[in-house]
Amino acid sequence: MSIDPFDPAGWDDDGPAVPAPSAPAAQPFYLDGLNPEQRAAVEATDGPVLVLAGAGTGKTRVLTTRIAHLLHQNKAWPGQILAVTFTNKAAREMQQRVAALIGGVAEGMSWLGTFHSIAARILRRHAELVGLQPNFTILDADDQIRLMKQILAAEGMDEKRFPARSLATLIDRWKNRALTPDRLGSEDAHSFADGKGKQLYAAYQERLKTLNAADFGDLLLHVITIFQNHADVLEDWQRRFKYILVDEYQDTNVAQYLWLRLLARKWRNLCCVGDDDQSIYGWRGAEVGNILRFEQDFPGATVIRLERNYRSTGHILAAASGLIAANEGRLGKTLWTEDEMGEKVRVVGYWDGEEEARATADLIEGMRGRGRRLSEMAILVRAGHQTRAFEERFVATGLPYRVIGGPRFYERQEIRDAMAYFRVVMQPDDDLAFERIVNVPKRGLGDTTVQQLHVMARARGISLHHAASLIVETDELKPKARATLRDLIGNFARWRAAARDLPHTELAETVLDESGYTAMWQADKSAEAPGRLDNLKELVDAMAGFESLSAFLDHVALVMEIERGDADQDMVTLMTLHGAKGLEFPVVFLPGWEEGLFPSQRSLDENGLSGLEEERRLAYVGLTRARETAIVSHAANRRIYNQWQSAIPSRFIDELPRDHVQIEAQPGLWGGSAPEKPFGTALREDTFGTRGLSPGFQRAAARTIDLPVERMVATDNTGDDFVTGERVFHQKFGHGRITRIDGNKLDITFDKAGAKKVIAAFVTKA
DNA sequence: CGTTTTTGCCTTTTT
DNA sequence: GGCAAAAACG
Repeated sequence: MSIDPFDPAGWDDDGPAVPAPSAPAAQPFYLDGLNPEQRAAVEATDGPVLVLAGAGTGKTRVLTTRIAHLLHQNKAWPGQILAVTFTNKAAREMQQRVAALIGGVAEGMSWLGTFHSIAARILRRHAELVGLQPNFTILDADDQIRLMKQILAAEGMDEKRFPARSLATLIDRWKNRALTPDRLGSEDAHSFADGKGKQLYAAYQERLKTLNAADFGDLLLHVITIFQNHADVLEDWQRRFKYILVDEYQDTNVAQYLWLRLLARKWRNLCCVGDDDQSIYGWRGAEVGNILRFEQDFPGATVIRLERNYRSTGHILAAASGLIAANEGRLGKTLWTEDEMGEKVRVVGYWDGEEEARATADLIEGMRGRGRRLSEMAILVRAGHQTRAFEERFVATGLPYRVIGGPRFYERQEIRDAMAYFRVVMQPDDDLAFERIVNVPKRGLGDTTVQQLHVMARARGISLHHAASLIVETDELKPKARATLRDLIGNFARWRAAARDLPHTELAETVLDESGYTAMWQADKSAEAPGRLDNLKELVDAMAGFESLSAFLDHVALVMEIERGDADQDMVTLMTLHGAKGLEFPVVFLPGWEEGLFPSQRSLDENGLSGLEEERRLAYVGLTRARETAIVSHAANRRIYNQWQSAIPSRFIDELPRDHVQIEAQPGLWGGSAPEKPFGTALREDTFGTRGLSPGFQRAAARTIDLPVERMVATDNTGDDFVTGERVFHQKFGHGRITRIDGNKLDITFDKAGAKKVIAAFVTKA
């Protein structure tokens, strides 16, 4: 069976606002094989719909089938469907699956993408309404920080006391909540740097405007501002998007929520799919409240629960369900499967991280020997750096592996440099880019010269590039610097002119050549240089797939990764739990389930109970990635910053329902410790034996003396609080003085043994 | 002005 | 133990 051909004219963005009358078919093929709930979710086309889709219940299938259904029923043209996802990965997958379902018609789905990429497209069309030009630059996190530093410096603030990072985080948070500087509440306005928060935010926005740039948060926020202030523009977009679909609704923040609500107000055909139990982006401003409140926000909404799991076997599903049940404030779902019970979740304890890596590699090899493919196995970690121990082991044993989400292509120095050149060509006022490359390669335009440019730019309120073009006509610079700068400005002018008729890939090559950038790496004798040249070539190759240089710049800013063709090789996958959302593997390893690591101490400290619950959802996401085998592990000792720290098993291990878990103690290691809690007693003081103290650690110990005492509270085994500076006694190390308290870990300078890191429970007050 | 050495901070997760 | 920024050096 095939779909009726659609009129290509309707695929265009500017297709008819009202689709042709519908001609329903009897039983379209794409509905085959859907369960009743899935089918209901597909067929409930009109009005607000919330699909609560548990892990592995066919969420993406529902979304893609729904799109096929809307098109097949002639409810809308492809260009009238807005489908937003949270990640590029999800967008790509949906695009592919829609195409697989309905063929070429899917190419007309031009409004399928991430929140940010779609917002950027809308913003380009109305940039002038918020004081930007249509060719504005999208700044990434790195640019953002650098800009923030300049602002803090300009305000004469101490970078040590008020780090640019913190301000950036704060402003991001405001933007996630759709707060422009003028909308900040008085509490927020004073929350940074002695009440200067609001002022700094305003200064930052002002600066962005002169740079003709927008950061990630602005993409959404500016669109909201435009929608709120220009009814006609809003009306236009509302009319266009007859049907709106949202993936991972639980991850939306306030700004995204407002954005959706504005767009959906006319037709009210908003279908949100999500799972409150998989909300793991709270730290980035996601509001679980959005999904919990859906029915109030959109009265008359249809709510459909998908609870039949098609992914995992019984024990795994039960273990995950049991774990997540410990969270409060859930919408509640009861996942079930017709699959067999299968294997229990295995919980293994190891002596240290190294053994964990070694044993995991052995398990992987064993399974491979029994016919499993490596690509069927994944190791999911809490934090990116945890992959390292495994990588080292895999390299040593020659086990093929791939790390997803490691250092990214666009973050490499040479790529950022090249991009900076392109940015200045497209957008001369992009000071951040200009500053990055004025002296790369070295051309004798150092700090002194750049400072002069800054002075002039600030005095006249113009960009560095503009200032440079003026200053070369004066005598303010030394003749040499002036000539070099004039050359550079001249080059940019020429490249800009060439951009009009030269294909953009050729332009890119010209720029990299004539600027001397390629030559710089060719002359470089270091080991990385050839790789960098390869990367530059790859960058230019990647550009070929885009219509124009500006389209490419947008892509890089928004997608930030380059398609790699190594997907077909048989390798073990290593990635973070966050990165694994939406994926599944027959075999999943979940290492590092230890208190402090997972749940992450920082998350607990900063967000208390809600932080813990988010960590628990992360654990739930991890478990539910597994189809047949899930192996949780924890190590009693781990080396962090080159010192040994001991840890107790994660509370999440205790929360796994006993009936669905198989605890495997390491034979011989512990002389037969109790299998229910293999390492509850593993807190042994000799794990802190840091004989040769590294310089770094000595420095660390030395500089902690004058730390503030407040909120640095740890508790010993009797429940007493410690304070820095207090005298304590340790069984092995003797008497000493506390220099620093971090959670339950103490830095102590012992009278005899020197500086050590010790867990509070091992010392008593002297 | 550019290179080498020392220091600080670090490890949550990402559009 | 590693990386980026600051500081010290040539």
